[in-house]
Amino acid sequence: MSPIRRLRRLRRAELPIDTVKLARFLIGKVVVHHLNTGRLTGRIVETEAYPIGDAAGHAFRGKTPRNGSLFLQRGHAYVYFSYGSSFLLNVSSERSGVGGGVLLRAIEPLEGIERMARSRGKMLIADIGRGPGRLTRAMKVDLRQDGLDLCAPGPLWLGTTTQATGAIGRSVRIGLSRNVRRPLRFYERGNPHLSGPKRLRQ
DNA sequence: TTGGCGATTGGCT
DNA sequence: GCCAATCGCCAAT
Repeated sequence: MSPIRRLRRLRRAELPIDTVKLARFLIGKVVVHHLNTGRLTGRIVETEAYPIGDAAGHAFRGKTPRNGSLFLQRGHAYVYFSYGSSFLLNVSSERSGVGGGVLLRAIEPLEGIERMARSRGKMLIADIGRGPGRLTRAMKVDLRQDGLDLCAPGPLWLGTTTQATGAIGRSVRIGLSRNVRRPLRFYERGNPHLSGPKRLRQ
């Protein structure tokens, strides 16, 4: 596969401090994970904001051993293990010491698609990065990446847009039981790699 | 020390 | 679309 040209790391100064603005900003950007054997790249097409004071957010009850990464300066990885089976990747937001984050819910695979698809049998390419747990499985992200600085030299980082970003949609978040009505999910309209019901993809 | 619950997924109807 | 599996976290005991 030919490497993507004009792809560079995002600087922290480019990331909006505000959680909701960051969630919107990240649509169309990319996540890159360098492995010994090459790199995996996914274009972010769906995010959710978990801002300050949000009862659905993991930072809501204060800092604990698990969620400490949410309180790091914006642009750090917060990874946690969910439902006994999936790892979920967030980008920390807000100022250092303030808990907030953006959940990455879906990617469009760009580089390393074949390796992402390995062990996934006949799963469609469109399904490989659809959903927060599948996203981390495709990108080979787990607890070892928790706390990494995505804006510093390192194996996991955020990159600039590689192609024009389509219209951005906004909806309620998925899978919550608290604060269910807040429209804090962002997505690229009509992208085939989105998670959630059809009505939340248009 | 314990048990209810969750930012999900995959399989089945 | 519905539901069970699965297990670490953490609030309450």
